[in-house]
Amino acid sequence: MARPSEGGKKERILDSAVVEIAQRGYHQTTVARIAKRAGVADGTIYLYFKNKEEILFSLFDRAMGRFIEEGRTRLQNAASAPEKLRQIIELHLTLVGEDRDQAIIIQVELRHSLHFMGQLSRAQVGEYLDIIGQVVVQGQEDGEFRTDLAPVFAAKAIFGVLDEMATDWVLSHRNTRLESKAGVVAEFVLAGLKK
Amino acid sequence: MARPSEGGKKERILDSAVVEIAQRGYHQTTVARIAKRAGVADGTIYLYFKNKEEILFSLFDRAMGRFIEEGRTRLQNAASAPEKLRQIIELHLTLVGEDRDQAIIIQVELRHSLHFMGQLSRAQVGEYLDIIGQVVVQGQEDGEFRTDLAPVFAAKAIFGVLDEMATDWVLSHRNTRLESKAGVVAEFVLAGLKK
DNA sequence: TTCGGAAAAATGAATGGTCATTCAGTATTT
DNA sequence: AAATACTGAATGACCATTCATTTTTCCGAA
Repeated sequence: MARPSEGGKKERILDSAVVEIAQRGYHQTTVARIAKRAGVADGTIYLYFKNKEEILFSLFDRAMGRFIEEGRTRLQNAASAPEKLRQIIELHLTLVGEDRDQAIIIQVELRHSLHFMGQLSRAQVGEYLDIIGQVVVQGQEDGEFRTDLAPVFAAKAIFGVLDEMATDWVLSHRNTRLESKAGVVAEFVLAGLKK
Repeated sequence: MARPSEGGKKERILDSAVVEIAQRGYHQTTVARIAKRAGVADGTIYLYFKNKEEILFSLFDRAMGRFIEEGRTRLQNAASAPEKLRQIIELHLTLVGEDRDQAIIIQVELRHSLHFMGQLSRAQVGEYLDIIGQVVVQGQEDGEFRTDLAPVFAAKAIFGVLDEMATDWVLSHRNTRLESKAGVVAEFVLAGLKK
């Protein structure tokens, strides 16, 4: 029968890490603090993670997984490229805006070092950009989007806008909802893409 | 009479910091290494900087200073809002693309922690965004840009695109010139803004 | 022009605090 | 009673920062 902590311990550690790291930053966060919040011993962390940095990697995986999975799902409920783009934009801002601590991790703490970012960007960020890029391709094939912009470029540009909105939201202490920006972002981006 | 190192020692320390931090990241870079590269003793660093973090702040100031100063200059040589925007875009990408080590600092290492970024963004980044925003305002007043986008939003969106191009360039190890993207960026952004 | 010594600048070895990580031992599950 | 999971005190490496000492600069007096 489901022991209460079974399998959930790793998740609990990750959840604790989000809170602690969001509050004090990765480098000020000690493994001991994460352990304490998770209600486990310091050493237990190392049964689940090779080292402290791997906790960050796991947080990234978990977050990107959601983006990609939900992104793919949403695209199936939209036909036209502009509509798909709207969906992606809304999803992106909704997911980031859902949880401020998590957003701090994604927008700030995961971008620590060149070494670290290099690894991240190759992996799932590339996949995410691909998804956006393919929507652009569709839009071009359907004759809705201009064809003088390379899809790869367009994808990065769109991501750049979304990322900036997200970072700005995290840094500003206002109490707005991030996804309220989805409308304007879509209008700006679509105007830039349309024929 | 001009002592040879007068005033130049602080600059030398900053230059060394750029190289070292770009190579190994801020947290892996020891004060001792920076000192060694600059050809001074460890303790000398503390005659010029309160602590290690202040070196990062100084690097940021130095970089942003260039952006803002040159930005203002360029705007005087351009009349129309679209032309001004082109100038800013080209300048931004040129300045970042000029020096890879410096770019690593700007795009990655300066974004270490929430605490750190919070301080940065209020200060000069805000000033930079203002400059862009004012060009948007002009474009709207001149009847060249649509008026349904808030200038503050537009400025962030434009910055987001530029920032993403810059980060992408830093992370990719390709040997392209960053400013070669200026044309497409301008076309995309202007299409998004124009009536 | 030179000298002396005070002020300023620079040095770098020593200090102290901080954690990530380990692992011998304990508890729990099968 | 073996295997598995967990514990947390101890270890050891690391490095920012300090400060007693040394070196260099400055400048007035001779």
